[in-house]
Amino acid sequence: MVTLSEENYLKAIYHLGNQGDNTVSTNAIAEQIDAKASSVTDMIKKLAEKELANYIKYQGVSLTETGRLTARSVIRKHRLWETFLVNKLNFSWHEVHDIAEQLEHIKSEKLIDKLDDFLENPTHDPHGDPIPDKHGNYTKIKSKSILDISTGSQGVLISVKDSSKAFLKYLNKNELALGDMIRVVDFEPFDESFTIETKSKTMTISKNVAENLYLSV
Amino acid sequence: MVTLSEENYLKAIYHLGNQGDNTVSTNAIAEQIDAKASSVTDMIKKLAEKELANYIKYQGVSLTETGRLTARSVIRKHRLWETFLVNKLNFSWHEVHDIAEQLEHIKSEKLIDKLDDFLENPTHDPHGDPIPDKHGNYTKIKSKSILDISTGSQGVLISVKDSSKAFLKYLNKNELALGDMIRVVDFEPFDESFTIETKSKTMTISKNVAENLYLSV
DNA sequence: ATAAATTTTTAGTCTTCCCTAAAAATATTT
DNA sequence: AAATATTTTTAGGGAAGACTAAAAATTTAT
Ligand SMILES: [Mn+2]
Ligand SMILES: [Mn+2]
Ligand SMILES: [Mn+2]
Ligand SMILES: [Mn+2]
Repeated sequence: MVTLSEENYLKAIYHLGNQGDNTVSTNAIAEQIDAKASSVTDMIKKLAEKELANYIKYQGVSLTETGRLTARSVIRKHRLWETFLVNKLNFSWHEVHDIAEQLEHIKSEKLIDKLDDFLENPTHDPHGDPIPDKHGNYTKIKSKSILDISTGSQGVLISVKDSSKAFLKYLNKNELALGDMIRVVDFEPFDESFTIETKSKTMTISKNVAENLYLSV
Repeated sequence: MVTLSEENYLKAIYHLGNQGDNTVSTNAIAEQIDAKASSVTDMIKKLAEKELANYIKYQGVSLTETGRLTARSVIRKHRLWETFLVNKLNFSWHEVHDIAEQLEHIKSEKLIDKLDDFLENPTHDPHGDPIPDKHGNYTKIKSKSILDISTGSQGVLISVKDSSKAFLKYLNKNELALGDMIRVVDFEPFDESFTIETKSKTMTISKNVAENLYLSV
């Protein structure tokens, strides 16, 4: 039995270390979870005790195979609920994260499998992030940040790296959405800005925006 | 801010006292919540402190207007989620209560309003219980237990008083469902059993079953 | 009207998850 | 290689919500 709080820690370690593979620092988790480092140390010990995490004092923490699978199952739930909220209840993509943070902790295997079917087994959530299947497997679409794409080439907007409300609302305001075909037409070295072209318009975006937009390659 | 545990106590008091109007005993709540009486006393004090309950030592507890509305909002969520699970995810009516017990605590006014619309503003849940609207108002369909209906008369099965898994599975096995037209054709005084007739069959039911089936009048 | 039984409350703990402050270990400068 | 700065852990608590055991109040039986 994994508690709500434990699930949140597992998710944090998973996201901070590359799928929980890399070692993650106490402070990094504290920042992510919005707790103090001492609280994190307590919880890490508990996770290690339960064999969900590998932990050596002062040396950071990573996930065991069980921990990794548990984290993925929480992420699966989070992303399926986000998809439900957007596709079925007509929420906008910037509104769903906080609600999914609550829904991801509902315990019922059958519920989540039925939800998956109801949504027709989506492979990606409203922010373009992959949804693990019930065994924890998923495939990430190959994509590159606009920062790493050569001027003149184009691709479909596949996902956003930053899923914060502020960034998503910026994209809404500028009518940029997942699925849009985007061509990178110019790069301005002075302020590292890019000019991009979509079906409907041409616009300039800052480096900060460019690095958060991922196009199919 | 009302905690998950507080919500459960408010619901218990609401259900045990007539909409929280009547005074409810500590032991009754303890049984409903599956906790010890001493734990109940602690919580009742907290609810009174927050002006959600009226409480006089040794004299039982009832709900304030705020407490009543809060309870109704939790019940609204519970019944909407049950409706979602049955109507959209194809759960059977005996499987949904435990999951709804979790979902009823998700906090988002917007979520529940959108869910309500998505379900096309249902007035009753899968067990025939009325769903309060966002202001806490609802209308109960006039109905009577088979126990109180005269032999020879008939009505539509509107709701079940006992929503336990065991009873609902009994009804599934015997192919009795909400919406069925039922005629009471005989009463046997010896064992207080009833013979009822539906579109598809005639069967005998015990007093225990009869008192839990409510027909429209 | 007492005595006995039952219900309810109080007193004292426990667990979970969080905190602050201080100590210990590790990393970075000089 | 020290000295300094930073990170991490330990020690000691707090709030919420549950528990047991004992005391107090109320109800029921005699
Ligand atoms: Mn999210
Ligand atoms: Mn997402
Ligand atoms: Mn229910
Ligand atoms: Mn119900």
